[in-house]
Amino acid sequence: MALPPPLPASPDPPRPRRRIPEATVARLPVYLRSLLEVEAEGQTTVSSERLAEMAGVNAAKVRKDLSYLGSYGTRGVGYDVEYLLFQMNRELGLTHDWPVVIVGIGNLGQALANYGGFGDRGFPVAALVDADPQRVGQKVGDIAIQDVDSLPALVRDQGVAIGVIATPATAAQEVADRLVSAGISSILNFAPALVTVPAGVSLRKVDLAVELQILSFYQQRRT
Amino acid sequence: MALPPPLPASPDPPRPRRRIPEATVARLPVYLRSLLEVEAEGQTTVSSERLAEMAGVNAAKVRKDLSYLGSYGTRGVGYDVEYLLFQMNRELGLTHDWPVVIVGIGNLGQALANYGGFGDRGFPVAALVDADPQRVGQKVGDIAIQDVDSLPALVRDQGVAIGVIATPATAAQEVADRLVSAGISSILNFAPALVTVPAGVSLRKVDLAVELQILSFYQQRRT
DNA sequence: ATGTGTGAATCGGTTCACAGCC
DNA sequence: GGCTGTGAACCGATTCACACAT
Repeated sequence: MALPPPLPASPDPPRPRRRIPEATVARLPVYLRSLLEVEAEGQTTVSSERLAEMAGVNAAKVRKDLSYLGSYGTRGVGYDVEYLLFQMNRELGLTHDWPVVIVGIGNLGQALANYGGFGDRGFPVAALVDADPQRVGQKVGDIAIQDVDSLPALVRDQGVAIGVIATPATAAQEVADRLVSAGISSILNFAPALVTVPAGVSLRKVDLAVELQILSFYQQRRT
Repeated sequence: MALPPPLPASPDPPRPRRRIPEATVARLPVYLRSLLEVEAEGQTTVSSERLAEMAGVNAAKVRKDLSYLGSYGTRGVGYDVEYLLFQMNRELGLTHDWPVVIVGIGNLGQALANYGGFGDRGFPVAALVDADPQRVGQKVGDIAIQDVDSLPALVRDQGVAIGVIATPATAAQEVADRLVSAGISSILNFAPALVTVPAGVSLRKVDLAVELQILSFYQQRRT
């Protein structure tokens, strides 16, 4: 399976569009990071063994995961670093930036706004939004805080595609609803609350208290 | 199975110590949060159906999960809120505080230090640590930043049990090693890097870039 | 009648092991 | 000989469905 068999008269490159397991999707960014390291080392090729070691998984899993993207490896050799990087970036949709809006500019929201880690990696913080009229107009870094009502305009005019919820728990669902109705279909929720979204909208959550409580459970058990 | 059969002459209350699946452990904090809400509403009893709705899972899962803690429900009635809260807190090790040390007081570290969400929920930020001599001695809120070398003393004298890594990726493994050798066996890693720890040490990771990239994948696919 | 507790069926994901290709 | 790609076996977790307790 060296080259994909040329489909009969297909006008533009048909994307594979295989169904990729959720667990695999969650690991792709980790492989991407590993590949970038390998690239930085100047290696032109890399084995599943090596990638596995760098990503903290086993080699069989790497091979199976990568096989969902297509047959991009060479038997007896390994994976071409550049080529795999290209495919991975394409698959993850990282060929262009995804502007982000942060909603709720309290302690955590400000921190996320200042945190460089977003912009670096293709997720520039395009806007900050808060429901508190007192905060609207204030600046964090060089971005002014806007009213919640400006969400639809942000989506329309700035192409904001991802919403980050950093409000108190009580406001989270309301904010999510407004994000969705403004046309945002990817949400990252930091509020310690259950948020539900319609089908077709992606939702990920990060709950620091939950993480600490999980650690507490195992710590407790050890002693 | 109303009462656990009395074991022959066991001197002190034998904890159940059943093996609890990892996936279940990760949901216990969510049930806890839901229970606290139910308690606040003044309900004295709650069904698996209701808890499921609040936690965003289905009722069968709630029942199975709770059954790992013991048979704390009453058929035809539901779960006693207070009693279940007590058991849950005990199981999660939340009957006392777990002091936390944050390592790496850059943007993210400072944010986490200021973020109230930790202390409120039984995880007081007991200390801040940074490798940069320039930062040592400075204060964030009312906590002074200490040198990395003070980690063993923090564990010994202040009972710090959980380490939070908020350093750049390059320092993460080194910091983890120092936390472990200082006697810390629960680590929450925010650095975008693979960190490995010896058996017997718990490690959870939160990688914001990874979360965004996962969202990007699905966003990409939709369009 | 109601709602838990739990075996049994099912499902998604991981690991094994080897055929296939370089 | 070396390393990928992938069916098959396996494993943990989820869901089903119902016996059982109140």
